[in-house]
Amino acid sequence: MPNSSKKRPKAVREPGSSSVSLKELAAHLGVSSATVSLVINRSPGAKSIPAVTQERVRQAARELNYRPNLMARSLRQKRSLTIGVIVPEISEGYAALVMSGIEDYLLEEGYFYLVVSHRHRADLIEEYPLILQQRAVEGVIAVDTACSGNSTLPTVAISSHREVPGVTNIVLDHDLAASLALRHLQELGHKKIAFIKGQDFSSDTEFRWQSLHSVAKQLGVSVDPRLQQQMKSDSSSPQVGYEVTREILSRNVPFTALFAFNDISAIGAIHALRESGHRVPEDVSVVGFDDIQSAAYQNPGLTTVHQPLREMGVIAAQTLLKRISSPNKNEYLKQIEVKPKLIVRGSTTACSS
Amino acid sequence: MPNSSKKRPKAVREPGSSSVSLKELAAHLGVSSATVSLVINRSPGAKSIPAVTQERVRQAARELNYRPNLMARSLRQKRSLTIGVIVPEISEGYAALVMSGIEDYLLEEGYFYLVVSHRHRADLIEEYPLILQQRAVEGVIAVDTACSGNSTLPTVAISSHREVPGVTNIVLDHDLAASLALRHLQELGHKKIAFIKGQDFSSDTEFRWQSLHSVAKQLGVSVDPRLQQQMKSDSSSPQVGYEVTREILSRNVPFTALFAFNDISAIGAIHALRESGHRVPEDVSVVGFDDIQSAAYQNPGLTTVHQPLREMGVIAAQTLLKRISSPNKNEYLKQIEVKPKLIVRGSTTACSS
DNA sequence: GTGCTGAAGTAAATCGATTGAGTATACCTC
DNA sequence: GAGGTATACTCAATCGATTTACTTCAGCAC
Repeated sequence: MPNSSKKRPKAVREPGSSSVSLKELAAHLGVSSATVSLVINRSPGAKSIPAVTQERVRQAARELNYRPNLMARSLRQKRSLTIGVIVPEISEGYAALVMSGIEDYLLEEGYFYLVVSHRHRADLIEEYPLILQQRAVEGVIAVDTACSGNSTLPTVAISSHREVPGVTNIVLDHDLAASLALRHLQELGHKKIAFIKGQDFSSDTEFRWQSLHSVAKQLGVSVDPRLQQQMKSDSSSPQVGYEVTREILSRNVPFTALFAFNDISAIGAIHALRESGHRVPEDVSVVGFDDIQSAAYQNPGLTTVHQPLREMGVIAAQTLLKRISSPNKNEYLKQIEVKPKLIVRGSTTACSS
Repeated sequence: MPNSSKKRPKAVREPGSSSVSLKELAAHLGVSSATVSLVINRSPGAKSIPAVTQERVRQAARELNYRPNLMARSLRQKRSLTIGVIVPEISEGYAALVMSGIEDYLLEEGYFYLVVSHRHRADLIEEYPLILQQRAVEGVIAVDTACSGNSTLPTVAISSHREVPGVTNIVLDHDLAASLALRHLQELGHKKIAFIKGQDFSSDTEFRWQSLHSVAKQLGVSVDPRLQQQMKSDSSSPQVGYEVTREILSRNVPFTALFAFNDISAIGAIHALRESGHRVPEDVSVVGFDDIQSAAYQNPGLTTVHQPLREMGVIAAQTLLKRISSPNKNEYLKQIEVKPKLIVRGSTTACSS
């Protein structure tokens, strides 16, 4: 035994204290650092090391609380076990749900992630993929963000529809979404329906709008241009929905239902409707989109098209890790489609007029 | 000139393509890598390198789109420009707001952060600080999480009150918070007030509860034990508030106001109250706590004690970075107090009985 | 022509792992 | 006893930077 009892106090460290390096551990054991590395990682090369030595190494690693320095390991192996997540902003129900799905899957697989939010600033949308790449992330998930794909990293985009080489899009079946909402309103007898269109910066806006119109035509739902209004402000508070609804109301074209771009704007719309003397749902039924947490907490509860946001996060993480670990990086799905559900709550009811 | 035109095509890369290393850049320029490093980092050692050479180096770095590998740099310098953020879960209004504050400040300073959520699992609360340390984070921000401090990293805790060596606590002035809410209800004439207490896992629960009782005594507000109920479920949906409110109602002790532990439970409480025939605010006034985004979207808007959550995130990030860059790591503030505000919305009104 | 100073760099160690190639010894086989 | 093979490791290069301690040369003074 090479170490006397004199040395013990130095060797035994309280857990969490500054860490031992592989080299120190090897010195302590009187073997080479290569041996320790092989054993710790259970590499194929460790086959030839007898069980008794292996146990000695592992025992010492436990006692000295050895934790490999992941920076050093990553540098060598070119694997950081880290991915980057790009979101418009964090404080929103939408991104938070997706992130929680991403996290769920990643942490299970031993991956961590760096988050950056660009707040719709074009320069940041450009820069962040490169900065993340420099931080050695192995892939990127872009949430509701139109990435130009100027990084060579494997990328999964949630709710983007642009076909960018190297990017897998995870999208909602918007035709189904439009159909669920419009059929619901149709069944309730609504004929005059107002629509709030999303901001241009949202990567879903155009697609959702197209689907809405084509499905409306199919179903024979009439769409009055005077009952449509697009949100412009880049804020993401219900205030924006409030404003466009007032704009629509000011045109004095009667309507009995309103289909908003998302739940946040639907909540603002309800405020505006009430303020101008319309009851919800008795006078005007309101349908939202997304099914963020607070949709259920509204009074009345918000009828909405549910996007499986958490699930989309999980799928994104799964897809990305599969691609990262695949030997053929250039082989990937261009698109994965998920299905919406209609969640009927109290904000819609039969048309009375 | 050491490189013939033949080599050019290899040297010039399109932006975003896999990166050049310092060594390649040095070879391309015909200087040593030390020189390039000194120039790129504007180190003091670069003094002796003439301006013309420096410009040549920087020019080439730009042309070849050189980006230093941060893994390698971190390994050497023992600075990762990364911190860890530990939250209970992401999908909540609370954590999302704090994170957005943290991010704001960090990204300005060139720092990134890794997020982990423990979902109140004790083993994860123990492990995560160590795992983050292994990932070379320079410090940790713990949000609403009682850290045992078993890592040696500089730590800032938001809303924790435990005095742990090495940890700076960022806390709300709970006496002021209680006073704002109780005075408001008192001024409106409420005498019979119900209280919802937070779950044990929330690090604020006991402190807030103590403050509430001591301030109630000061103000002469009576507190009926039958009008108190603690939340138990570890879910963080309004459902939990709904259940405890039904529990309180079932005791048939009349009350005209309710002060909830947080906005989420207040929202659930309002459901329960309405369901059992009480109007809000006409029959029962409700006060929440936190002022999460959806508090303002309620109908009626929720009167609540506003916690400056974003600001607390910013302060946490600031405090942590200051401590990281300070030469004396053992010198730190034990506590920083922030002030709540009362936000009066529609859920409270004068007592009618 | 010796010594000194400043300019303009460079060589090599280092951070903490991983890993392919190699070595030394023992044992077995023909 | 030559050759082969399995065991039990070790050596040293490598990842891509940073950084300390040199070196080399020119110019100048004395």
